[in-house]
Amino acid sequence: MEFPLWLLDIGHDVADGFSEIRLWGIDDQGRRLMLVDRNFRPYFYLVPTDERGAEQLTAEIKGKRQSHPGIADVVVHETRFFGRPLCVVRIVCEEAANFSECVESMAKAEGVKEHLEDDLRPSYRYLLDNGLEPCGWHQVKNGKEVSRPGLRIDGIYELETAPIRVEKHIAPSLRMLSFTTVRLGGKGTPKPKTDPVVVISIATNEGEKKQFVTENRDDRQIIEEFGSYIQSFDPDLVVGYGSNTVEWPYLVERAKIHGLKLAVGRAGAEPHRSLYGHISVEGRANIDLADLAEGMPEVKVKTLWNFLGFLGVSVKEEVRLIEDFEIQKFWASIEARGELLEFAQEYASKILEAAKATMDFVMQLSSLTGMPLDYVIAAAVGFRVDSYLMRQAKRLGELIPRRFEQPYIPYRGAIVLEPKPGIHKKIAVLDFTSMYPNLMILHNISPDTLIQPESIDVEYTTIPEVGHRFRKEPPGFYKAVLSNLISVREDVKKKMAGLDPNSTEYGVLKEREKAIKVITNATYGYAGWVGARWYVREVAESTAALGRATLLKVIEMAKDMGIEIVYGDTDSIFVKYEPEAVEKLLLRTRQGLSMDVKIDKIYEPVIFTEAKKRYAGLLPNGKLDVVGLEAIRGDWANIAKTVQESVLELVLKDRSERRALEYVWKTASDVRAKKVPLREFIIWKTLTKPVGEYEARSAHVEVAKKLLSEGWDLAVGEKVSFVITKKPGKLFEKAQPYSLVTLDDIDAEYYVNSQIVPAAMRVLSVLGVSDAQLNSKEKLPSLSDFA
DNA sequence: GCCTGAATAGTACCA
DNA sequence: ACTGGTACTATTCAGGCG
Repeated sequence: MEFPLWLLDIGHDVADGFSEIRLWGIDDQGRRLMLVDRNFRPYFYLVPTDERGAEQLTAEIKGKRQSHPGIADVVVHETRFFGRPLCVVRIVCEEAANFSECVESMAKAEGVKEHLEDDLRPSYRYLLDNGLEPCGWHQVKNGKEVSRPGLRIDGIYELETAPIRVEKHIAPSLRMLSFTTVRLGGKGTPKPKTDPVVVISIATNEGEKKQFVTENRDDRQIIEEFGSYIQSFDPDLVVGYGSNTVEWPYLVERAKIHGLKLAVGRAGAEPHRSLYGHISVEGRANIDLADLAEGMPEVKVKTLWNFLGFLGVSVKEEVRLIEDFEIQKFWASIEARGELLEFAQEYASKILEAAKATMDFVMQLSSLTGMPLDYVIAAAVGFRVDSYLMRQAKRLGELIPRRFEQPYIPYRGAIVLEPKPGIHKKIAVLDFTSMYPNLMILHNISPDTLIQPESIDVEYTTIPEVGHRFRKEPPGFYKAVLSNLISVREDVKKKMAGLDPNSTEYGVLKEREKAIKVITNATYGYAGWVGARWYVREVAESTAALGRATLLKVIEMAKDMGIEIVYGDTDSIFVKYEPEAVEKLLLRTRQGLSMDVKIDKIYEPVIFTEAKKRYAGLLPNGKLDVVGLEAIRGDWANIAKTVQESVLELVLKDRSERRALEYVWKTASDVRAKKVPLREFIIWKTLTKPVGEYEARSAHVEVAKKLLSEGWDLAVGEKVSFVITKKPGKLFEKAQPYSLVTLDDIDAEYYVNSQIVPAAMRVLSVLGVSDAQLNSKEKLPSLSDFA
């Protein structure tokens, strides 16, 4: 039988003694299918020593075949490695089960210099070799229908040949289920050993909302019901917020305690931990949106509510946010419990909405990088690029290097100009589009074009300052990959231009374009990451050096043309906006440097302090754009951030330092008079290592210790919230979890003197306001006359 | 032992 | 768990003083 298939999940397993690849997907009729391919044989490569050669090594291995029983085939393979032709030996194994043993024994064999591509998982190997694309469409040929009892699936097919990819990016309609749990602890974070799950809330994209609640702390039944519900609804996507770290491990352990099997996979498997710390649910995509929020720097504290705020998803006003430390209190009384249940239900519904708002992008990222949907969301940027490059290496006939420990040697990065402090009007920000990727393309900067000092054979480019040399021809790996990314992105943009912006296809293409951009822009950083498969320090170092040279040249040109420069950072310069002169500069730069520059934005006024990387300006639409300053930092109290933002608005829009000052005074007096709610004083800081490893004592660490001792779980990477109280002593002694204090405990003087005033003065001091002026209202009559 | 300025630790930002 | 460049606060350290 022949039919199209959209690929959702891929797995590898051994059934009836046969190693099999399982593809899970959906056809054009909406049938959920499992395809089984038993023809897969894992393999890897041996690089022979120079003396030995591939032919001889092959012959030797074949001769000693009896001593390597797991080997199905040994063949000489002509390929390339880091751009150079290389003749290697491909060792094909009988079974995936004894693959690693096979690798180990062969790697030690005589005449073997290196072993390659043995570090790919079978399912990934299969995707790669057959050009399959997760979240992409394929044509299945010669599928033979078979039956296996007990599977939640509309059909099972055995494959003779792998499906063939077809270009199409619109996903079928997927069944989505979101869920959350309420766990009832004794003291601190609930522990699965002793504390039950009391509520499991579910929402589906077919409009169903459901809640499993236990009245008596016995969660056996609700866990069973949850499992059955999943099986009967049979979702393609199971979405949670924190589900990889909290809900799934918790539910699995609770189930185990009751002797239950949480068989939620499509072939009856339990959720299990997989790559990148994520949890796999067989045949479905298990998505933890907290992983996605992790990669969004705009979302400072990674709560679902903040994530929703960033996505523009609204929350029911009447539903009160209930935090972990309040759960017991809410559970205890009958009325409050109703509120808790309502909250849990809303939480599940909002997870679903967040998923709807973000899944198109994640699917595009998945199809672009070749990582299965559930992996790509959990994987760090470096691994996404890695995966993308591995696919490209396959396309270009290159072997995939292994990842190995190597020394880290830092190198010089970008240039940042001294800003001219003060307020400037009409400033244009000119920046190079995709500067690093384009420099890499322009100068053919790549791991395989780098010339070793001893061998100079061809035409090359010498990089200024650092002296590294790169072959001009042929195009290197990075050049090939990056030009491809850029041209595909252009194609996508062109296609979008001819479409209705409200159409599904337009939306999909927009997300695809975003995904391409993310990967393109991450490539330079990837090149300088020691964990990268294609890590070569000289590549990153040279790119940065070219970036510096490029920026310096534009600065030179601008100066020659008499254009005033007020600031610049890495790939941008901020210049006085005189349209004709600036247009001319753009033109000259494009011609002179073969790099595209454009006006990124215009600040009607912009204010700089003496510090680099910190400024704020007004855009033509009147929007305040704050960069680097406290107002946008996650580790300042809200009250200080709001004050700074207002000061900026008053100074830039109203041009009134007087009103700005008055605003600061008013706020300070409100703070002292306890007229400001407690939450405005909360400060958040990330715990970057285990509490025991800190050398200095600091507020967030002391608070973390306290919470830990009270039984609360705090993982490295989490943000700790605290407020500064009137307790005497050092700051770290004054800090308390905000859940334990009231407004009366707040140290108003700290917030005024160390939060509000510094944040306000950061801006006001540029305009000549002194601390003394800010502190004493009387001495300020003349300031109001701002001409 | 107290005070002060310099050095260090720690965090979050920009591009 | 993509890079280097940067600002900034609070703690800690080192040295002067008495």
